[in-house]
Amino acid sequence: MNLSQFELLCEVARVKSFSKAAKLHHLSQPAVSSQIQSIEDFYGTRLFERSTSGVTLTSTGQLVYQFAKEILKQHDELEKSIDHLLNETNQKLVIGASSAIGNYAIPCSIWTFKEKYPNTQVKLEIRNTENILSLLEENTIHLAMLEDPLPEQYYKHKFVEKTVLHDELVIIAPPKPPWINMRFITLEELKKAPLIIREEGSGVRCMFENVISSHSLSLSDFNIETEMGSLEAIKSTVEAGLGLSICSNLAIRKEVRSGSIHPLKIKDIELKVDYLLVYKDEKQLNATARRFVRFIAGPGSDPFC
Amino acid sequence: MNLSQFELLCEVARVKSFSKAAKLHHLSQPAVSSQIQSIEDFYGTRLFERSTSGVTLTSTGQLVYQFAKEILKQHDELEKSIDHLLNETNQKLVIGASSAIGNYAIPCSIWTFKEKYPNTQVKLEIRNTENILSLLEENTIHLAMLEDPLPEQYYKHKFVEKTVLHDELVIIAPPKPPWINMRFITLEELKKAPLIIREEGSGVRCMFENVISSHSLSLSDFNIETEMGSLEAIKSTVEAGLGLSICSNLAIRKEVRSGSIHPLKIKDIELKVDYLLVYKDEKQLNATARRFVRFIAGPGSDPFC
DNA sequence: GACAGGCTATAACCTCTACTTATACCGATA
DNA sequence: TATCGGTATAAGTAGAGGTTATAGCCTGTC
Repeated sequence: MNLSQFELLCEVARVKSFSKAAKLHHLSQPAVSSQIQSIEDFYGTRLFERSTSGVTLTSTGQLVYQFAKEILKQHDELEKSIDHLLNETNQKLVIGASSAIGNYAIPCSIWTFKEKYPNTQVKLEIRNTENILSLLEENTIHLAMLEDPLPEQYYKHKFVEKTVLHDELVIIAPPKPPWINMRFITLEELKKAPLIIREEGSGVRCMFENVISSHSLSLSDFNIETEMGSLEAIKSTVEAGLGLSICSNLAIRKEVRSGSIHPLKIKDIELKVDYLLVYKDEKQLNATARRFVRFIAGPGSDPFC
Repeated sequence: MNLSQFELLCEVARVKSFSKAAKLHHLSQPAVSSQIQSIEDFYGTRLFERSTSGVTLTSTGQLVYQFAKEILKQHDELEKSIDHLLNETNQKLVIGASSAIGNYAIPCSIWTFKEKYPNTQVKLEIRNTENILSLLEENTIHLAMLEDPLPEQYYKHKFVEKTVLHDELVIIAPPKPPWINMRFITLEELKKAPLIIREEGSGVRCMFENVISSHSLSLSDFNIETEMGSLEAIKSTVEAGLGLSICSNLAIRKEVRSGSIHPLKIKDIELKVDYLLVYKDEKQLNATARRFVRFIAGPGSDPFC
């Protein structure tokens, strides 16, 4: 038996459904089914009555549920106590991140992390990819979150990389004709449209250059209106209707919901981005950094929602 | 984190050594090293100071140790509480076993099992392999422990088989010349020696027949002194110096220690036996039977020592 | 000081667990 | 009866956790 099984069991007991619990834990429904089954095998007895409208605890199930909650609570206390034992150096964590993830994904997960480990002090540095990597190199930051892949010249450093998030780049446009009626834009159309891009050294710019170069194009084939050093500035410019740009889905969730920016996919081109957690060496990490790695990249965690 | 990791941590803390804890848990030393490491990664901090003379808890380690003990205690209580909730049918378990394992291995493990689940009623039927399988077929027993492989005609029943124990058959001889000076016996020597064998239907007899038939021999090529229906009877006969016999290592541990029986290996022949836990269908097992399956065949268990 | 023997760490390999997706199945409701 | 919301099962895959073999490190002994 492991603690995450207890967590799952509690979740299932709470929402009375395997599939709902599956969603909440970012698992597939069969995974939950089989986890619960293996818990039942472990105790040798059925813990949930299944029906087509969900599941309910049996009397033994209720017993296990009570104890599970209790055990999890105790383990939480343990983690908090460890927190208090750690010295100051161990409680400081500096994370570097590139624009999209640093502004739009990390803050929420830092929030959740600090809820769990209230004694830690987390500092966040937002720079472009190259800058972040130098900071990592000179040990100014402990961890970095960047777009996959890293620029070639950094491979020699043998950083540890862990994929933590899948995302997609999209073209962002003002929410008016002709864009508002389209869901896709062709590369030809994009070449003619006024384009705003990030400064050199930006991860997103680099990705975009890679993609177009695989279609034998370079930035000079496009109608580059401006280069800008800030994502917020770009978004404002696009919102004002002055051009199109390209950025991560993550960064525009709010604007898309409110309707102030219209996202477009490029026809027949996939612009998947994976975000990486990057660090120099597991062994050099302090306690809080290790915890953060587990928190972000550990199995079953998905703190970016 | 899972409970067995807590158990391991407690054991290590208690004996102050990875290798000793490894032995106690029937693991290899590297397995313990890596388990402890992954616990340390989980909490993000070192829990043991390593030295060449063993390991000691760090202050964080002591904290975790205290909580681990507490959590394990609580889980024990949970198991006991479940025990009390089970109805009578669920608390009864009838195990059938063939001679060697039934007499010499199972009793000890039943003892340990009942210590953990005091409310259960375990009954043990000792018969030869064929009899046990009929009992299993007609649902008189819940579980069977038998030699691998089962007689061919039983394959059609699609019993569930789990290997639980590796053992070896040996030739047993009286502790006197010429045997006492030998560690190996050739097949030729064995063919000439007075041999006592089990009755038809015995698993050991069947195994022996299989082995010699792969050397193009049958029982009629041997000098069969007697057939006997009981292992104890055979052992007494061998002790009395009236012949050799063949039986499982398990069954003669006591006699070998006390020197009243001398074991011999057959030269160039491996007589490994695997013992199986056999049952009809996971789903038909009651709670106690399932627990016993986990207890005997679950990962990390080795209740036969 | 060199060496043997206790201990832990690391590497290479293998097996089995726990995911995934796709699909079957089952009962309630329209 | 068909559909929808739920769980179970199957087949395939990646990773955790085990194994053995071996290295490296300290201590006690000669």
